[in-house]
Amino acid sequence: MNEKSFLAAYNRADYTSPLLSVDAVLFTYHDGLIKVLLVHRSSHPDKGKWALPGGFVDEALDRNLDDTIHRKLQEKTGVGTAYLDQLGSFGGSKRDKRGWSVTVVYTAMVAHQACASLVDTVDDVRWVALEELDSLKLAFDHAQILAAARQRLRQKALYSIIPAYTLNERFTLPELQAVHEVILEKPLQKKSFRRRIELAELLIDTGEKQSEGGRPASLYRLKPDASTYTFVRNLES
Amino acid sequence: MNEKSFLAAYNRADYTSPLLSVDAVLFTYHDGLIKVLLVHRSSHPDKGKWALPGGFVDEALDRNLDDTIHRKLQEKTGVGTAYLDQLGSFGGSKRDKRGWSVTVVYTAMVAHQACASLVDTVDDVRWVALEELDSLKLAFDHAQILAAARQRLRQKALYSIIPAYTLNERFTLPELQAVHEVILEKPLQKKSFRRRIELAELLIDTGEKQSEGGRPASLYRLKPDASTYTFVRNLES
DNA sequence: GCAATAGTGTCTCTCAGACAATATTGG
DNA sequence: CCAATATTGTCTGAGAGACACTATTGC
Repeated sequence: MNEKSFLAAYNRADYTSPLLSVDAVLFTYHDGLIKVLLVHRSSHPDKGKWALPGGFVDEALDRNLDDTIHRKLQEKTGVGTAYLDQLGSFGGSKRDKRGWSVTVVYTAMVAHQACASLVDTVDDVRWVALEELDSLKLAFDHAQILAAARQRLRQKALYSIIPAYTLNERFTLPELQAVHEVILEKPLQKKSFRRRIELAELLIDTGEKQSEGGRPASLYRLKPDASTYTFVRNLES
Repeated sequence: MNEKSFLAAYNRADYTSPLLSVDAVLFTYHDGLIKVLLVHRSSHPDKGKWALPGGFVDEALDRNLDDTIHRKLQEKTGVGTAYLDQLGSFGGSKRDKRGWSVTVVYTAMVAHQACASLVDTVDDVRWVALEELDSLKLAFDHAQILAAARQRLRQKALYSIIPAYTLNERFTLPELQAVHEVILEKPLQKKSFRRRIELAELLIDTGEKQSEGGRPASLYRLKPDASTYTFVRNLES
């Protein structure tokens, strides 16, 4: 039998495959806290609990998994995400009551301001501070997924500038340092922090300043390839 | 409607879900080269091409994705893998001719010796040196997946001792250094390499020696938690 | 002894940690 | 000037790179 006739005879419905979904842990920084976007489930299963934004592949619309998660996040936030990267896949027979299921999970980051307008107007989507997560009922295995995402975020804060994507496009160095400090849950040395970023040449000085009650801070913008840079030496963890 | 009646009414066959497979890039070190295990496809689609070892979830046997890949690798090599970790998932409408599909890919490592007996006796499974990959016809998007796995392996060589899992349980420091050098495609300083590993206390000295034509080298064994250790400072890339 | 391989001594260099000092704004 | 915040100077220490040196084996 050649491949053509094999494919003609092949019918996907003859094989059961685990249920596949795509979810994201979308991080932002607001009011001195790292927050994640959660969606209130209005349908079964796990109705009434909070879940990560996500959904199913639309075979007509999506060419690949990145398309799926982009589409889903756009629906919930109204904007494209500044940063997106795959965290991993979680699969098993017990995680979803509908049966054996797999979810491909992304971590994403966006400026709080960018999607404030949409998120604030709907009541089934909201930003939840990491500290507040323990007090919420989470759907499926999303508590476990969030724990893995936090771990990944922490690593990124140690060896990259990626947490900057939780800020507005233009941001100050003290703001960026504050983000890293919140993620790492420890204070950092101003001098060390600035020095490593300056040396890596990851930022563009916009020339503008932003005043915060004292000396105004310079506003920077990320260089396009800043997300791919890794420091050879990590911050102490 | 409550959840119970929702689940009773729910029928997975009513929804089409992408085809889901689980594959692995299994690395080993042999004859001064890093090699990966490939399987010759005997059935459609992509019959006759070489593919990563893997397969489909068995909903009866597998509790989770790790179970699936463990089972598949055990079938092909006859042994459990020394190291296993998820690389990522690759999904899209074009990668498999049967339709929209997703594969969850793991990277794994095993000692060449451990599975030599089985692999050498079958002719549809073989070790392929990384350098030789370009000359083989690879199934699906497996060339792209292998590129991502090589990239990941390279990173691990820079910040961890994980490449040690491609060696026998007991190995010498010059052997380990050779593995890292092959992966990074550059020579390393003996002194630096030994110093960082000694400082990290990742190895147990077995007290035994292994002779290689000159002064015999000490044989070491990995400490149980060696896979979770990351150096704060990377090797230069 | 010699060749071959394993392992050490020690200097330099880079970059993070610490923390004090200086700069620039608004009142 | 003072309070508040941003930014810099500079010393210390950890650990990688370089490379010459010593050690232990078989012949």
